[in-house]
Amino acid sequence: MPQRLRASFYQRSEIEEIARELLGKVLCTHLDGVLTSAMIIETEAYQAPDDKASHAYGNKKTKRTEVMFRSGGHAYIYLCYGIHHMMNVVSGGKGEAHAILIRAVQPVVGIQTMLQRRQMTRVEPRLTSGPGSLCQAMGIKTTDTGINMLDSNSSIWIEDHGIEIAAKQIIAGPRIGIDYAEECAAWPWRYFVDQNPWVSKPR
DNA sequence: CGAATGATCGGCT
DNA sequence: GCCGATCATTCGA
Repeated sequence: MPQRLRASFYQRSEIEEIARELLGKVLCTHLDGVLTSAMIIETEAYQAPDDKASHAYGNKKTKRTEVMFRSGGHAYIYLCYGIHHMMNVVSGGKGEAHAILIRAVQPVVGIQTMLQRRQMTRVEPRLTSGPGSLCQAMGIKTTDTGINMLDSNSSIWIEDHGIEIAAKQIIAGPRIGIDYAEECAAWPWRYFVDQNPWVSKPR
């Protein structure tokens, strides 16, 4: 039976473990009255305060990043390039501004709804491959930021379907689109499932 | 108050 | 494979 991830999963300090273990878990949304779910295939860890790529670098707290300082299990969603929504899983304890970006998922439930939201007619990898795309497919908006996924009646949550991704199938590499972060850009905090067609493009 | 800047995507060449 | 869209947020004046 699918089971929602509990506080003990999110509220650890080892963010790289959480990012790795999120692979194979199932992200679910119940928005606009429609249920959709998809298996997580690709993640990236952002670990403040030392990570220059994180919005909370140096523990810089603003109105936007405030959500990241909450306890693990909240959803941090923001707009990038004026168009794209990004879904992050807040982790660690309260005051630790750690977050994990979900970069790609594999559709499970509500594929027709995803196609409509993306204005597509055929199922192809770009339906949910890439952080902006998967948010659009699952109906996630910036106004959903701050949702507590630990609430049993929240509209966004993550389930464990008992799917294990073998360690040898998990590839770690540098994160995408953060060249400005200098030495942090090389840190191998991107995790994805080897050979999976839903992994987002660059590599 | 104005300007610069992205954790990107998709259409066009 | 490259280029332009597009806007919330942040920072400097």
